[in-house]
Amino acid sequence: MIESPDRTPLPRNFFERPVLEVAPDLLGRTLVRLTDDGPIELRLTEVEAYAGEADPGSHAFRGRTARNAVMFGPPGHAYVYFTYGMWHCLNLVCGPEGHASGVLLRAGEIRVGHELARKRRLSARHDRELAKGPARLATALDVDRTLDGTDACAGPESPLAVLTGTPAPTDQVRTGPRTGVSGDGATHPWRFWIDGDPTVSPYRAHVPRRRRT
DNA sequence: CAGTCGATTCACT
DNA sequence: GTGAATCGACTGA
Repeated sequence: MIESPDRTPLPRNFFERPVLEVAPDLLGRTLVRLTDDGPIELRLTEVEAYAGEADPGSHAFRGRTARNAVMFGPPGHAYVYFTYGMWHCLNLVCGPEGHASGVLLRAGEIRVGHELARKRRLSARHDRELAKGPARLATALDVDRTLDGTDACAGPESPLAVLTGTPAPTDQVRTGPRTGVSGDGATHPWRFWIDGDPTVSPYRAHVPRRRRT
């Protein structure tokens, strides 16, 4: 069986470019997640760029740790982190090895595997909410820390891949400040989304948590 | 080694 | 619009 060129996973050199180039170029492309129960496919509609150790908003800002080690490795691998005690978020490592850049996959439109996604997203009242937000996206796609370090350029059999497909036209891509990022990292317009798409998550500024009593 | 808080989501008012 | 949930990574002493 021969895969069409559009179904070919993006090669490593796609991700090896500067993260600000890669991030908008991912919009409109298809993320394929092969779960134990079957495939789920999602059209990417919203992403955020995190630009290495110099970026105050990035997990890599304070250098390499056990958690973020994958970000310092070769591009095209998945960086999955656990946050707020209950959620996971999925990134793809970008730039030359060692630069610790990555793209946070924030939202998308489920195209294949609605049943599988819905099973994991029981609170979703509409299809467009299945992957509307980074933790929702990871939940819908059954992504957790066991996928941290997965090579998304390993081929069609990889549990995770982004297909070549066709990116969203640049005139439909919008940019703005990153969501929920605090401090100096909040100012850069490094969030990218497809204009008017109903699966894009709402923007929220960072709010410092109040102290527990 | 205790304290703080997060690249968020959900229920509820 | 507001606050709770929930836990592990990171910080600074």
